[in-house]
Amino acid sequence: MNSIEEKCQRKGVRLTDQRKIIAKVLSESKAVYGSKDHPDVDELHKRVSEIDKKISIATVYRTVKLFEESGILEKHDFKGGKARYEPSMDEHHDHLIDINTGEIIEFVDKEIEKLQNEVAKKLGYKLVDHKLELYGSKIKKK
Amino acid sequence: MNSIEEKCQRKGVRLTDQRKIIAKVLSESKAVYGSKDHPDVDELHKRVSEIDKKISIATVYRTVKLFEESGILEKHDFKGGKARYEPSMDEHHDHLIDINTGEIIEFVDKEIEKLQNEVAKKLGYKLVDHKLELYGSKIKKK
DNA sequence: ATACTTGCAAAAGATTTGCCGCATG
DNA sequence: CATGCGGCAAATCTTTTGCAAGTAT
Repeated sequence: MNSIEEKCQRKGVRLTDQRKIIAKVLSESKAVYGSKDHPDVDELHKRVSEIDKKISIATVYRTVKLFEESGILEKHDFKGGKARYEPSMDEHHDHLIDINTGEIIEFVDKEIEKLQNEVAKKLGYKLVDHKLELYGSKIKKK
Repeated sequence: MNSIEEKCQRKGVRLTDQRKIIAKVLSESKAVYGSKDHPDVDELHKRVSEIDKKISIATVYRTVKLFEESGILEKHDFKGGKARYEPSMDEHHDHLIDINTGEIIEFVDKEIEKLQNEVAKKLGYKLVDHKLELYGSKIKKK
């Protein structure tokens, strides 16, 4: 069973037919490249359309915005102009983006997180949010 | 004397009248809020217009793009939709953005940089670029 | 009945481009 | 002369919105 739907219920977000389909597509986005693929709205709409051609792209936009505001989705502004989305995870993580393929690898580094907090505090700020993106190219083994 | 102009010469970027003015405005952007203010294209155009009303916003767009491709400017996609620019610095730095005022504080943390390289290598990637943004709110002293 | 949703098309905001005259080497 | 540059307006791209009809409570 799809945990995005569960979260909607918990947050009091009404689950219409189209939202159910969008939630389903988002849930399945997890395994496309081995890890998640963080689709943009256009790509989402394409996948959603294969299930129900009647769903408009405006609805997809409205739904991802709604889900994001409810904390169900996370929005990322990686290079490339279009926003990309992923279902919110329990544990925070950052991203390494393959500059050649666009593929995304997720990682966690407690040490870096700790240092970020220290840096912010040193500057007189309370850390509210952060974004760490690494851009790299695959090391080919000879 | 304005070091952006120097860089243009070194890189073989022709310095027209309008580019000179844009370079000047960019150089002066350094001290607006105590640190740099990372203006967006609209803001740049506004400041440039005070010097020469004839300069079109298209020229500003073309110029920042040209400067960026020449390594003279750095483009940032912070939250808020519009790209913001700052003159390239010799030493790399990251940004802490005040979520209440939009003010930007620059910082460097060698330790974090080192860990980023290690993370990338561990994942099988060569680190080409990275982006670290901290979002925080000022700690008020009692 | 009332309040929320959706599809469609139009609008809006940011950025790019075609065209054509102008400047520069 | 030949190439590059700049102004203007039109075009593009992503995202939002107004409206009228449909749905759920």
